[in-house]
Amino acid sequence: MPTSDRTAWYDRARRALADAGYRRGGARLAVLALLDRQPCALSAIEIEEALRGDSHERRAASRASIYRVLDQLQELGLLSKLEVGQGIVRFEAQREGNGHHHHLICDRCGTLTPFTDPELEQAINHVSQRVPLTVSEHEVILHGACRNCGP
Amino acid sequence: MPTSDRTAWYDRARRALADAGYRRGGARLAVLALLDRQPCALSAIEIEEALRGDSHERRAASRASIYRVLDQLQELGLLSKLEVGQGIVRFEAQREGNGHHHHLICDRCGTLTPFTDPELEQAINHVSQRVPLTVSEHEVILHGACRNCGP
DNA sequence: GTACCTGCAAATCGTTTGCAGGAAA
DNA sequence: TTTCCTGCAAACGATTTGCAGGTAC
Repeated sequence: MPTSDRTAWYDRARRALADAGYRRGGARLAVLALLDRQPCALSAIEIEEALRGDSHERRAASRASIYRVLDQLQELGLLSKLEVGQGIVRFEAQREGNGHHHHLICDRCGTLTPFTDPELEQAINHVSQRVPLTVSEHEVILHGACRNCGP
Repeated sequence: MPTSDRTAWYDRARRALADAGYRRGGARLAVLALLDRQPCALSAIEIEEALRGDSHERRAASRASIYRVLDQLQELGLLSKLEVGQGIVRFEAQREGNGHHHHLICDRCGTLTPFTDPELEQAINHVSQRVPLTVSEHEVILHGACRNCGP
């Protein structure tokens, strides 16, 4: 992967991993770089397939390593976990500022689409302050039928 | 279960099932009545345990039947599916009007707590109209640490 | 009597874990 | 050289499915 493709998230993640005492194993960096290039959430298995088939990466990673790396990244607050559809868990880079978004899901074909909305964010910030929980993250999912699947 | 415990949801569900051509098997009615009495979402396994131990119900139901019934109810739009934590899927009665709520989840102990917020609902209604999806349902989850699990 | 409903047990599939060899520090 | 990282394969747990018998209609 060319240096120019790396984002602030990638750099932040590498630093956070180093600070946490992790070494730079091949599987870990491959997962990191792949997630850095994704516009929306991927499941562990989608990551495995992408690493196996994607020319961007030098190497694939075993399923077990992928799950381990995802765990570590989530522990460090670098990933958002998204559960939607068929009990499959998806992950995406949790970027500061303008990467933040929510999700539309088509209940017929399962397509996942990101969207953003300032009014919604504001409402969530308000309610987060009056709730009996120290809110660290939030998630909004709109279910429905997409354009292709009809009304 | 005494008649007085039944809600509008229970009656609506029975009617919808009948209209859809389903017969009234024991497992189906047991699941229906149990869900009708719940304040928040349950997983299939929690339903199985509740049916086995709960004196309200005359009979238990096999795991397979529970999954089948949950599928049917969801198909008819009578249940909301909620996925949060450990890949376990939870279901709750989708009530009209004042049963609608969202969820707080403590990422440490896994506790699920319902909450409501008018401003949030309004923001969701707005964004639902400008999005490339015919929205049928929505879901908001706030993650964080609850009072018991510290700041 | 027919078609649906149910329970059981086996199969599936995503995820986790134990272990042994290889790599980073 | 020590400790961490990785891959493999087995284990695990939630969900699904095939089948045979029972039940609603």
